[in-house]
Amino acid sequence: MSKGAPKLSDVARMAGVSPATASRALSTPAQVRPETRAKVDDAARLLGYVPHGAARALASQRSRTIGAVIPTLDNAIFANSVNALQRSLAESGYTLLLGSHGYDPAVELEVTRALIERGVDGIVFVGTDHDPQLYRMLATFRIPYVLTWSLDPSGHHPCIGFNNREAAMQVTRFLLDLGHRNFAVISGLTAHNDRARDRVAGVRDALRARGLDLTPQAVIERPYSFASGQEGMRELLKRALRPSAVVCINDVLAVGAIIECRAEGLDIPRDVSITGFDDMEIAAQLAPGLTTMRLPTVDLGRSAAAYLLDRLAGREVAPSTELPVQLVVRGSTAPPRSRSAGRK
Amino acid sequence: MSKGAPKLSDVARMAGVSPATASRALSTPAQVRPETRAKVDDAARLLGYVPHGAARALASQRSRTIGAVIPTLDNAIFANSVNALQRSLAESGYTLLLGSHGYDPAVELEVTRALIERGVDGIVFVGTDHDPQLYRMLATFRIPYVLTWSLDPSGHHPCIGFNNREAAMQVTRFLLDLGHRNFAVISGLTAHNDRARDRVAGVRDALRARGLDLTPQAVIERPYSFASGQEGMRELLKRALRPSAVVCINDVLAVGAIIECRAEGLDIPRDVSITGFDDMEIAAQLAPGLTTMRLPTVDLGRSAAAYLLDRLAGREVAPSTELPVQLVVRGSTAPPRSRSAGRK
DNA sequence: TTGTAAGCGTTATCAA
DNA sequence: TTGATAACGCTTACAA
Repeated sequence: MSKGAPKLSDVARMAGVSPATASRALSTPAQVRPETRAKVDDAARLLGYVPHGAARALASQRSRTIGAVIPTLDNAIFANSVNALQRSLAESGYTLLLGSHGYDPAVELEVTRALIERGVDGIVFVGTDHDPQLYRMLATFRIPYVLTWSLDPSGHHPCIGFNNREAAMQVTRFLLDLGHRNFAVISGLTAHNDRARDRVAGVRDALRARGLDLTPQAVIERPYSFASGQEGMRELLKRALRPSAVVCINDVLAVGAIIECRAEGLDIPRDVSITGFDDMEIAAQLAPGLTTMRLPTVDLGRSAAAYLLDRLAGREVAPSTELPVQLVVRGSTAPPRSRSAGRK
Repeated sequence: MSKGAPKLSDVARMAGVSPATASRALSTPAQVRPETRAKVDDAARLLGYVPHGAARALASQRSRTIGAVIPTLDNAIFANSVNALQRSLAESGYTLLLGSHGYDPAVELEVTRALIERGVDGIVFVGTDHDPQLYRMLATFRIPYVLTWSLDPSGHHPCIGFNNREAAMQVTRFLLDLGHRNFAVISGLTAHNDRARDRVAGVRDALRARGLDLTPQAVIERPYSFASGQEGMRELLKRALRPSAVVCINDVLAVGAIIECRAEGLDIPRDVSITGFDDMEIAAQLAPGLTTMRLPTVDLGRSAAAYLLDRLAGREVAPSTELPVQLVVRGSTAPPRSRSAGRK
């Protein structure tokens, strides 16, 4: 019963070998004779040896730790991909260090600094909107990183994500093809959020391509929440010209909008069509079903892990990967028959 | 432009002091003359110095890092409290190391080992169901920890949580008082999940206290998901004697159950009453509104952080804290008037 | 294949 | 108040 945690030298002594050999037996088993390896393994097990990560990191200059800097875990959709990321990393013996910033660039910088200080071997970020200082820090410390959810238009940064603009255009074209002409958008806050901006821009561009305008008043911006979706919809329903199609930038907002319509006794889609984004689980369950863009969030987490692990292992990596999105059509989203039906 | 990250000795040289002084100036400013402190601070800022966490941890035997071991981030409700935990820790200069185990005790042990290896100063766990080996490991390495979400019946472990059994009893008594007599439960998987077990037990106990039985067939167990709630409800609706009250152990299951009822054209609560647990955001928005137990999940995260930080700072701490829950009544959950209306 | 020994970048002890 | 100097526990040349 010696006090304190057993260290490598304890294991070595018990196995009758030098600390160096014990280290090799545990870290690079191939470099050690099977018999000695067995002795060391036994001793380690008997003592309940757990390597001291800080010492190991100091000596080897690697921490087997990856950082993730995300806006918030409150959004189920981020939680989902962070979950996938964490599980992928764990499979390769890596641990996830988590930081969130609540959409505040200053906090993001601070959080990133904290992760670097903890010696993360690599960092996963969300989106492309970041303080230039952040990129400078990453360069100074030579930290591999990858941006996720979006594609970097500048091409300067490795990224794994979706073409949010194109995806939004796709939804919009789908609605246009159904005959909708009167659009509104319910968006998350676009400040420091390129995903939301790109999606709104996608709707606008798709409309413009058909000679339609998306006026600023037709875009409602609110923090992500069911309540926001409801408020946004309420706002839209007050207007003289009620939109026939409401493109929500996110399923949470869409569900909120649907709830508000129901509360107002409106029929979906006869009175108004609503689409979402992300394909959260609830989108599939809702009656009449929510038409939405499916984003492979689990793939996203896994790919981000794979990218960093490959880089750390010195393997070849693609500098940028676009993940496919898919329009999931559920329920009918046809517009009213008569063109004037949109009027109150 | 020297290559690589600047180190303490670089800062010291630039400031014209010894590394020891530079260290003190940065870590314990009070022990250093204001002028020297200023010199060191300036040098550090100029060089963009970021302390090397591993070296610091090795020398000081503290990592300023807290681990969290959770079942999954897929459940919005865990994501929520982890978010709060992370933010509270960040405020005190601590970083969160995250591990999830998908309700597998073996994985949980492994994940915990990984966190200890990373040198976490403390660990937050969920629930009381853990491998005895896990507690042994914590003792060996003298790691402060706290169990959350539940209260430890043995009183051996520090915990911050809810009385899940009593909370479930409260919901059940509420339904009993409304006149319900025919109950069913839709639960999450109870293996390795004391929260789910306690809640089911609470329903059973409350019924028994009024001379009613909750038969094993009246309890449906499924993984947490909207789809599970639907399936569970479908299953219950097939039965000869349809329950008038369905107690769901979680809002996600409850929403699924509601969706299924709607799809079947059933009226809530005329045909069947449904209650949830957790008070997720969507519960408030749904029409006719979900009656549920509100759990202070943000408080939970914050309290867990406070507990560990207090312990690490050598401050006094309460060994166990029960957080209050609150029944939130929404919509009418009255039973059918006639006792026979429950029949198909 | 194994052992020796020199770090890795801090903090902490002890003198000055 | 400051400066040497010895840890902290491990990895990794280099030698044997």
